[in-house]
Amino acid sequence: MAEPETEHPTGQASEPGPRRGRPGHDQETVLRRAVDLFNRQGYDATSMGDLARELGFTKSAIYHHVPSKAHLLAEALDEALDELTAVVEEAVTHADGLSAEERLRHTVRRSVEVLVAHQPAVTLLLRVRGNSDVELAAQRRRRELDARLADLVRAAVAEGSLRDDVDPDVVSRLLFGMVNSLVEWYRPGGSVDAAVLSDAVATIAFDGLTRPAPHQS
Amino acid sequence: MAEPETEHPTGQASEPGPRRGRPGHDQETVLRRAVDLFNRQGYDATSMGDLARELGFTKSAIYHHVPSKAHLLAEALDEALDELTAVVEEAVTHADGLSAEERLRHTVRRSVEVLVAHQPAVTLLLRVRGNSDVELAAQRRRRELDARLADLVRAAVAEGSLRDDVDPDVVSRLLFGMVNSLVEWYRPGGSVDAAVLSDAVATIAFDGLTRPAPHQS
DNA sequence: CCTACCGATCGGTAGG
DNA sequence: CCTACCGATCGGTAGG
Repeated sequence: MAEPETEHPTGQASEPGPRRGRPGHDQETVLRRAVDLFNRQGYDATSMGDLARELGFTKSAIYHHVPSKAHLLAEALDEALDELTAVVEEAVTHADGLSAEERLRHTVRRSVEVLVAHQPAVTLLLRVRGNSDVELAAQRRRRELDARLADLVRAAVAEGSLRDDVDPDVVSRLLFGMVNSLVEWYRPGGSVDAAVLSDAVATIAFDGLTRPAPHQS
Repeated sequence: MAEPETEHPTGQASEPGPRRGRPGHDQETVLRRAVDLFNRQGYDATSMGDLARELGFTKSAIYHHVPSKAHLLAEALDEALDELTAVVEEAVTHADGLSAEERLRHTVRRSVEVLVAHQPAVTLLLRVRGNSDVELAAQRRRRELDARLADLVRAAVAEGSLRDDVDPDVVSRLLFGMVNSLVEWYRPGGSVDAAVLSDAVATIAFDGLTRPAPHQS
């Protein structure tokens, strides 16, 4: 009664509110550390106690910053889904005079960029199992994205740019399976440059691993 | 002292023993159902109570068949690792007169076959987070396999079969990232035939998505 | 005396 | 931001 607590009915409480508490211990910090822990140990294997230890304060103190464990997960999944949705929207709205293949190539490159820039959030998204309402909602959004990516691939096959001897849906799954596998090993600031990686993925996906023949010769 | 109990210090107890109990309720059944549940919900999110409900008997009854939850995980991870190790061994021992590229192509095809034939076990392996001794041991074995696959790719690049304009380690990660992504969607008995899939993966990986030019014309 | 279980509960720890 | 707790459930085991 005495304390002006912000209400937090599990899943709501989206207003950031004014900065408060010690600097570096705000919602963003809690979220970032939480996502890192979720990725290292798995969401279910990570307790709020683990997160508290990581942050250097008590479990209860976390609930001053965030309403629930599920809220942290939801924020991260939304981040990843919003970014990936933007990529797909680009491919559709910036259609201009571009061929389907060009739009697909652009989508692959931009997807790699998003995976690199938002690696922790995207990693979490790709591991979601549907164990809660938050996870089920994220899975639905992700399936929608996958369907639109498959449409892009089908368009590129129909236009004659991509090989038609493999089922377009299989092509789509393998292509974005390769792209998504980046989250398993790519670490920002590592030995592989992001732009170089984006090139490598596009090259391998579209042109294959086999050494190109050196001008007939 | 009086009772001749089989010992099972968490992680051992590998002897199958003679068939006993009601048919369909043996160790193999428990393991299969457990792995399915682990994949659907995640290992940590699955309780032995969940597994008991799934099997139609009580939680305690499970411990008549298996020593621990961790043992079920270990059995499945060993299945996947043994199969994948055999694939890599083949590529090395059956070297004969084969080029590195031929050995790599064979490895990719055989890997797809193993992923298809042992999808549940391999899925579990690919999701291991290192949260226990069992998981850490599996991760070590997997890293060893990845290193040997990277050696194969490097050999194919060195021999001149594969493109050298992309870092071989990146090539290796992307190639097997694509292969491994199969576990996310492939289901035995579905619309995609296993042999067709094996061809599709090899074709896309080595020759790329781009439609092959129709004889210069 | 065996197997295949059961109802109940152990000591700890989860999210809140 | 803490101490002190809650209702529930965890993996595993007791006696019968």
